[in-house]
Amino acid sequence: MNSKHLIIIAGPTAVGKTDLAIHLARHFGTEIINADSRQIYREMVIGTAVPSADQLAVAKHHFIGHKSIHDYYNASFFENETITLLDRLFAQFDAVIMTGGSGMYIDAVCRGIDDIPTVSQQIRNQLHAEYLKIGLAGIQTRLRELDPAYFHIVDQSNPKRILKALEIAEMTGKPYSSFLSGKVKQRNFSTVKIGLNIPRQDLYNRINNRVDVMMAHGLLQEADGLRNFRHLNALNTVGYKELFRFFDGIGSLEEAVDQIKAHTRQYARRQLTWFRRDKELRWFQPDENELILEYLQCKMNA
RNA sequence: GGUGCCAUAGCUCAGUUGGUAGAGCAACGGACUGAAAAUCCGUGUGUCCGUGGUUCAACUCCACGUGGCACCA
Repeated sequence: MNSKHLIIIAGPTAVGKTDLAIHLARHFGTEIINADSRQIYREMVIGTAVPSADQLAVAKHHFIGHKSIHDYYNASFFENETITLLDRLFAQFDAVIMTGGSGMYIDAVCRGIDDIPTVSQQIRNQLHAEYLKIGLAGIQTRLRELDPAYFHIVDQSNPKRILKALEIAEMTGKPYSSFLSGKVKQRNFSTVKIGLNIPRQDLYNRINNRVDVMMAHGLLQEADGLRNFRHLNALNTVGYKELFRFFDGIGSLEEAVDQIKAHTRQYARRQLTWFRRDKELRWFQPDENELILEYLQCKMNA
């Protein structure tokens, strides 16, 4: 068994992951890696509920605000950056905490994803323009010709999945499916996964309240300052896109805020769907600190 | 007080020339190997305000009641 442990804290947004992560970081005298795909952008602070200055002072956090919304970023970049960082941290600590709500980012670190060349911005733009021109049926046809194997397993009504495969085929001249090994990468550390959840109604109350708090803290101003960049992927994000619509004159501010709450609830449900599938995850309530520590000790000494 | 209009899903509303009802949003379930807070798929959850009446049959027509809105006093 490995003596280095990555402790994962997963769960839906607003469930209380940050508080537990800080508690555990203090207990183990270690640091925290953020696995939230939006908190990495330094321009997005209020709307992504990054930990407060006080919280950040208690435990060192990595990958919060370390990128700009103008940077291209994805799960593979996150995997590579995190593995590099972990090499350094495990030289110093026996345990490291990773917390966040982006299931794909967490899996990229725990299991790895296949190495595929990064697609150039030019090809991405080109294929997107193509999609607008020939539509879903058009890109489906192209994928069936270029990569029949993937065409049969892909969600054919999801343009993003089809475009990704076409981008890779265009970029490399090889079918996307030829890069998919499905192999789990071996890591030089072990993982322990904690899932946090609370009754649905409590979660929704916390989400609704947190959106009100974000608005009180100036989310409207933050979004206003970013409206010129709304075309960037980073800003295709709950809490911002609804306010951009409001700036366009679509609906009232109250309606926009209600939409942010509803879309955040839906996001939380999608997170739960993702995490429920992971059988390595052990579920707790966020206030069960003692039980969680007991479980961690047990797993880490095994 | 009078007149008119309205009352259908959690919300906003459509609809049935009388045969127990549907759309958007919400809600719920699922997928997901480089945009993942993204993207995509599936599910209608209902005393059709109440009580009587007409009818083989009423959510639909009639009467009364209740609640809401508007206008007139």
